[in-house]
Amino acid sequence: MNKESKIPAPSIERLAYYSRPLEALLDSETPVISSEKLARLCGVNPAQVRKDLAYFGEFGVRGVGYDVRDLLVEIKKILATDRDWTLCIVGMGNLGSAIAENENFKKRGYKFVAAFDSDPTKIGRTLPCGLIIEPTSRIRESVRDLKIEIGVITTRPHEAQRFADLLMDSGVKAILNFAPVQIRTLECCKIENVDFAVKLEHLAYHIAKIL
Amino acid sequence: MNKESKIPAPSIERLAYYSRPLEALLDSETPVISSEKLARLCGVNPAQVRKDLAYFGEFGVRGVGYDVRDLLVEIKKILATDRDWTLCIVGMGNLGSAIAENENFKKRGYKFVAAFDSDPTKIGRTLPCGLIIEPTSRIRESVRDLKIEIGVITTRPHEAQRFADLLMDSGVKAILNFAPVQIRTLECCKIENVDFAVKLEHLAYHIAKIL
DNA sequence: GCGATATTGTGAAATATTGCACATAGTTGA
DNA sequence: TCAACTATGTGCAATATTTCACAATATCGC
Ligand SMILES: NC(=O)c1ccc[n+]([C@@H]2O[C@H](COP(=O)([O-])OP(=O)(O)OC[C@H]3O[C@@H](n4cnc5c(N)ncnc54)[C@H](O)[C@@H]3O)[C@@H](O)[C@H]2O)c1
Ligand SMILES: NC(=O)c1ccc[n+]([C@@H]2O[C@H](COP(=O)([O-])OP(=O)(O)OC[C@H]3O[C@@H](n4cnc5c(N)ncnc54)[C@H](O)[C@@H]3O)[C@@H](O)[C@H]2O)c1
Repeated sequence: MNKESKIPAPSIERLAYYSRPLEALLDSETPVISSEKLARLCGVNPAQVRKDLAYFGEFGVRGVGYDVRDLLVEIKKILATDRDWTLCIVGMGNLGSAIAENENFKKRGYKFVAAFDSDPTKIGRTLPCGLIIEPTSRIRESVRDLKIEIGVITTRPHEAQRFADLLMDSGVKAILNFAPVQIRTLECCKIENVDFAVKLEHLAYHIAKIL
Repeated sequence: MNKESKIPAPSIERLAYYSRPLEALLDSETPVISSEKLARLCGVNPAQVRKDLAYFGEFGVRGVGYDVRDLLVEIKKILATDRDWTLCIVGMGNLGSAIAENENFKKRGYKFVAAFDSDPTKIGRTLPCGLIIEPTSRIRESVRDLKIEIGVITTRPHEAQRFADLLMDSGVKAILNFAPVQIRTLECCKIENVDFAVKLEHLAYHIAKIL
């Protein structure tokens, strides 16, 4: 469609990876970095770094490199992480709680403003981060009232689709799903899946070959 | 190099995805499935399913489809998940504990046999799954004695490299890293990273475009 | 001011991955 | 036995992504 829609998805993901060492460099007051050094820090090819950035503008200075602070600001602008996002989490088991408690998300502007579970014994409990676990029946009005934009699903797999449907219908724009099932989504909602077991299986495949 | 090394990494990951609905189909006693139906369940192209499988053999029957049970067995053989794997986990914070407790991993043959932390107040504590948290100084001998093959890192980011080095040096064959840092590895050790925040940033990028 | 040096931005080549389209082969029913 | 049907396996074309290689442009020392 438009120009931006032709940007490779892997490039977008790499931008996020680039921002990690940049934050460290900013802390250590390194003013400038070359694509070569940044590439080495991220384990990619230097031309890749330049090309990824070039999709969005000319952020470097030829013969010099990239200003660390400026580049980080630009990347955050591109990824839309220069603003806060409002999230909720459905399924307050071990994983859901770990995510809700995680400081890194808060630091990066991901604000969890509601937590839901269908287990009656969990409802009403206060998490260390201050959130109170609500019944899943309150998802619809919470999403509306708190203007929740992203939903995180950490329920049992068999409930995942149901809550995804409910979240989408309530108006969330995106879902991050940790349940190991394929979620059917509507056009208006972007979904990303995280499945640790797939990564483990990938590792198993490779090391079994060697043995 | 050899034939297998030319198999695309995405194909390997998809095999793991295919196994999820296959397990459900096996439970519901569906004897046979076509590449078209399996593809729809996984949200991919049917030709992709056939091609991915064809890298490893001819598992289907023309005009019929794939026998669900046989296919699942074959995929598990390929991914080397038809056997048990011995794992340890370093960093028993919220995320580390959630992973150690997770039933799915155990069910799939990933056995956590040791848990380590450097926080003295955590050492000696018994987890619900029965593991006792040990000091990180015991990593080397535990990996050797328990023949641990895969290490999972869920420490603070700044400690991740140190423990990765220690795990590799102790003889683990693979590392699954959850700390948001680039880990430098040796040739003999395969690494996979899981970074939830990257996924969130990807979502943020897409939904910010729409708004 | 100018040559030597560094490093970006980018077109074009190389490589990797996906999807099409159809020959191939098994099944079913007459 | 054979025709009609179904769905796999696969060569090849299409697409996507990565990497190369170099012109463009900035800096530095003299
Ligand atoms: N923990 C992990 O490491 C991990 C890794 C990958 C995927 N996942 C997936 O994330 C999801 C949540 O995992 P988790 O580890 O947080 O699971 P968990 O068992 O801690 O809790 C998951 C949910 O199930 C409910 N639940 C758990 N036990 C229950 C019981 N006895 N009765 C009624 N309800 C109960 C909880 O209320 C919670 O909402 C699952 O789909 C899991 O497959 C988890
Ligand atoms: N929890 C998540 O959702 C999540 C998501 C993505 C990545 N991660 C990463 O995984 C790693 C672990 O995350 P977590 O949520 O389990 O972190 P956590 O804060 O629960 O614990 C992490 C580790 O730090 C130690 N620790 C924590 N607080 C401490 C303190 N006050 N004093 C001394 N030691 C302390 C713990 O002993 C533990 O080993 C981090 O690198 C984090 O960035 C976590």
